[in-house]
Amino acid sequence: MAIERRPLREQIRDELMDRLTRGEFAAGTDVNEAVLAAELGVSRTPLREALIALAGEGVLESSQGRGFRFAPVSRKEFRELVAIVAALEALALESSDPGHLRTIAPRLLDLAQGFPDQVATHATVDRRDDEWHGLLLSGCANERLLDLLTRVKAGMRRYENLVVAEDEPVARESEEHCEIARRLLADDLPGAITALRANWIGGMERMLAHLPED
Amino acid sequence: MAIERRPLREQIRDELMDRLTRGEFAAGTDVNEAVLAAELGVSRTPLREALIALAGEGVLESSQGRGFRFAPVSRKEFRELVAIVAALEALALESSDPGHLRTIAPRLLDLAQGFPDQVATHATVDRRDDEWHGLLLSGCANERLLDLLTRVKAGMRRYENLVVAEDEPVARESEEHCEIARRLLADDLPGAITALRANWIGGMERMLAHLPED
DNA sequence: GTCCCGCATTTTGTATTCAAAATGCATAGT
DNA sequence: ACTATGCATTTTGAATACAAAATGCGGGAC
Repeated sequence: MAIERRPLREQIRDELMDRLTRGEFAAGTDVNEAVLAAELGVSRTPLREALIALAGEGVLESSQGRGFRFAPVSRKEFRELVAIVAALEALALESSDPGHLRTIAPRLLDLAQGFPDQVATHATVDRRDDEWHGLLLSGCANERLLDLLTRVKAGMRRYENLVVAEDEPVARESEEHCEIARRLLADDLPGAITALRANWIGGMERMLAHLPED
Repeated sequence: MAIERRPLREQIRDELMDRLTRGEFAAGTDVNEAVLAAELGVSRTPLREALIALAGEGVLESSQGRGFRFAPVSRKEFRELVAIVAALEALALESSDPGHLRTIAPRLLDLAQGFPDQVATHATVDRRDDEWHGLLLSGCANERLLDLLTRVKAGMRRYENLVVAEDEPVARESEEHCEIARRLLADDLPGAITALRANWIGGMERMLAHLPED
């Protein structure tokens, strides 16, 4: 058994991201350091270190004397984040090894088609989506890019549980993933990149349709 | 007079970035927290907070029990960072208001042509380059994107003083900026974006030519 | 009744202290 | 001579203590 030897700040960061994904923190609300630290069973020091790291990812904001608060959400920011992620994933795909892409294409197709009928919670859908995109980018050798992507995506997690999963959007998502996989199977990298961009933009619009006005 | 009221961690972060730009920290060397804190006249707490923020930007690395060290440099990482910045600036330009771009185009041309003959230190060249790119992106409404760009560029600062400024590369840089500005003047946004990408890639190759093998 | 001022309380920002892990050196054993 | 082991020292990681700023409430002036 591998005993856990990671800095508390990292464990705390992960735990906070988990709770955020579970919808335990409302956007725009203040963080009370003493309360949260007690709740987590740690002191304020490593908690603050985790908060600072999360602020660097855009999950939190801070202002002098007023501490940290969960960053408010807005349709504008969501659009901005999607545009960024779309561009970065496109770059990642563009700089991937074509041979590797051909290899994983069948698996991508399988995953995209698999279990489309099952009733799925929102969390399940998101996890499967992450997994799919993770596999898609598994051939990207640009480590800094992959790092950056995970950080930007962390900043997007706040938006995930703002809408409920519906059948039609999930089906569309699945169809778009199939399309990308088919392009890769056909060795059509530019087409796959275009389809990937469309997937992000389409997913964004589907979410925006269900998000309340600011 | 506006008195300074920012958290120490931010002032420390900026100071460390300044010193890094001045070449005071060698890549790969460890940070001794106690020594550095004493040198800056602060306690270890806000210093560590600044170090964590910088680690989030890729300037520093950390490992359990061994503290922080300035991230080592490599040709591979430099290429990765340039690819990222090129893609992000291209996106920023793409999503800028065309009207605004037309407005600033003459000024961009001026700046690109201005003072090309003057003998310039490396720091001066870099500052002018930053200024130019800043103006180029001034019409981008995507705030998250601009934020991200400054953070990624901070991670690139480690490479700036690894080579000495030479006449020929600086002239090329100037010429490429002119080219971008001319495209904007001609309302040729796609052309400007292509030229911008070429500018980053070209600049990268000019630097790589003078960087030692890993 | 409403607005403003001042004090008590809460909360953040920073310093200090304590604990645990890593490093380096000296020594003993082969 | 070289390696391994144990101890002293250094350095990091985390908790606690302290200081300063912000918040909220109550009383008084108008």
